[in-house]
Amino acid sequence: MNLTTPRLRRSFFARDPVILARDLLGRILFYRTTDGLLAGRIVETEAYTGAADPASHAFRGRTARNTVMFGPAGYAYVYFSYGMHYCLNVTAERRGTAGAVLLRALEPLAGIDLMRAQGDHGPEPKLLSGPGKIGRAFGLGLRDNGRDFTRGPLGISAGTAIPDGQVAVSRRVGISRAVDFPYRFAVVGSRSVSGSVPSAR
DNA sequence: CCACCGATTGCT
DNA sequence: GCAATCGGTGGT
Repeated sequence: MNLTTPRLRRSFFARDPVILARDLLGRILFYRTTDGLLAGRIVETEAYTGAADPASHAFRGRTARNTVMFGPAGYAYVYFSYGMHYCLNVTAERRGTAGAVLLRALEPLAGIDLMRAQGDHGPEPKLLSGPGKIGRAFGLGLRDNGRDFTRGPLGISAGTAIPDGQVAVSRRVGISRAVDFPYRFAVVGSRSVSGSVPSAR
């Protein structure tokens, strides 16, 4: 497993969320908990911008919930979804400009038994195939909102970038506005993505 | 204060 | 196809 690759720095995250979402594929999300190490390879992401994106939580400006989306890049934006799921985003852009990338699916790399202990008993490749499943397997909650990915127990390491030929771009999942924005990115051929993915670009 | 609704998931 | 489940958001 590629946990030995360098941790990504602030400058990596401080870009347009659409560019960042594409470049986060192949990177490694890790979380050093008191029970052990959890890690997964990022295989599916979605970009959410600000005032130009009606599907974004930041579309109508800053609120108590979305404040970290307006802060500096490289922080965790965790939101509570449908009364039962916690979904994890990585903030983008710089302070004052809203933007984030939703982590939609990972390939399990480490701590698989700990992930299963959180309640999912499906096949291993699908343990982290959805934003709510990542939140559950990693034990995330609102207390994790605002964590710094560049420092501390929750982080992202470089892993291995994915070449353009293996990246599929498509419409975002589960939204009711701006449904045509091509802001979803996935690694072609991964068995851990959520739903279906079109062929490469 | 109240009513509506959603960046989801899993079961029927 | 749809219920579960509840805080965020916006309007009254």
